[in-house]
Amino acid sequence: MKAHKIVIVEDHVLLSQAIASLVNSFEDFNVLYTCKNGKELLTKLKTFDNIPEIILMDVNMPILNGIETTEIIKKEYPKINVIALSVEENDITIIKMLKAGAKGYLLKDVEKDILELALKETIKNGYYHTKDVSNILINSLNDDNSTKIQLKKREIEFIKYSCSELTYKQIAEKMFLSPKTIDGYRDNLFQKLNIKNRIGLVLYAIKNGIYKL
Amino acid sequence: MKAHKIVIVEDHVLLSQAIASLVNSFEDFNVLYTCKNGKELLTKLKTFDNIPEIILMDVNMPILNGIETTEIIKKEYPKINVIALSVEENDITIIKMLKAGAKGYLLKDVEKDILELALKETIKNGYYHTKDVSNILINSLNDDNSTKIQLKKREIEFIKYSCSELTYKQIAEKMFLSPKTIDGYRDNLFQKLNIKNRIGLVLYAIKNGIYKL
DNA sequence: TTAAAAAAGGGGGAAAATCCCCTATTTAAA
DNA sequence: TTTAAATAGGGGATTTTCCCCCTTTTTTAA
Repeated sequence: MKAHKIVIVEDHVLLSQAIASLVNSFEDFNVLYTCKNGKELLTKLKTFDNIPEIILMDVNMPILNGIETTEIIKKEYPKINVIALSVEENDITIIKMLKAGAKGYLLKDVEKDILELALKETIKNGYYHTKDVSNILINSLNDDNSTKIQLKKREIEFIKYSCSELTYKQIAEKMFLSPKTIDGYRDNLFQKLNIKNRIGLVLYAIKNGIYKL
Repeated sequence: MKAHKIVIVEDHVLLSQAIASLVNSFEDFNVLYTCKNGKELLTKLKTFDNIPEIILMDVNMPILNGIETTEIIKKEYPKINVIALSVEENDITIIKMLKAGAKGYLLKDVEKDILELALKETIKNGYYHTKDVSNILINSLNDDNSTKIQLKKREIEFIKYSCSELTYKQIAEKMFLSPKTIDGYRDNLFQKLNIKNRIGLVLYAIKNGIYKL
């Protein structure tokens, strides 16, 4: 029986090689190669004829992150199944990843047996979800929180600037707006995100990946 | 030839098992067991007679972190060599870990060959350092930045509260201090840490692990 | 195509944060 | 034991933040 072909995308090389070693130890699975980020993955997919059946993809990566990469993969290689592999327990990130087309989402604190199961199930059924992730999905469909809070481009730009030592006056200058307009953005966001002050905004931005440390 | 005995401490189970798989694939090395945090490690060391030669230790872990755990290990099991394994590139963290007694510090984005080399060198010489870490060490000895910024207990407490939506007045209440004292703490920290406002303080706290998201 | 909603811009005033100056205990170190 | 930090508190001025209210322009949808 021919082993199923896996590719791993993960920015920390040691982890990526360690996961490769683990996957190679499973029966019927074989790691073709590993990549440091989405860009490297796309290059390698174009270069090599050997197309993987499953891509194990980290979510937080430099250059081209898991969500963006998965979207591209789904368009250009719709037959490849992407399984997300992340430490990120943030609901919004998980939902974004699944919307992008991931067929599974594994937290990095699962047992290796779960990884093996996820690989097998994905080959067999085309998808696999742990209970945790299923629950998040169900909750997110009920509360429409995940879809409700839609931030505008200009708001996101403002939030990013807010995660710095700039005063609002300075942010206004950077964005070519009057300080009073900036006041409006802020007040609006405070209400929308249910926060009390700029600290809350910074924490929100970091937790939701708008601002990266 | 008997294989050298390794123990892995890492909060993300899948990564810990993946690294175990990798280490087991090296000649002359064998993973005894893996632990989810420092507390579990200490329990297992007491329970099992089989004492490892090297502990591969993650730095950021819940319950008992890598730095605290390493300090305890150095006291109770001085013969065990600890190698830190982390994504954390923060100078202060690295120095803290080495001060705690780690014999090496590997970033998680090194090649697996480097891990193997680090294990071999540590068995042979009792230590191993990559160039990156050596450079950080040298710089830290020249600039006395790393040692200079010593935060006091009460300051750290204040910083943690600052990473919330509480006003300074509310923080003062929580800490049973006058708002004016809080003013002093803040002004002092701003100067000491070379930051301009509370946002800077929050970012500093997060980057230096004082406040965990 | 027209009404409604969203986005962009702004004003006034109160509250909070920031800055710069200062003093008195208490504790730790030389 | 004396000196130096660390801890706690303060006055007063300035800036920034925050809150509530408003208008104009641009999109979106009926």
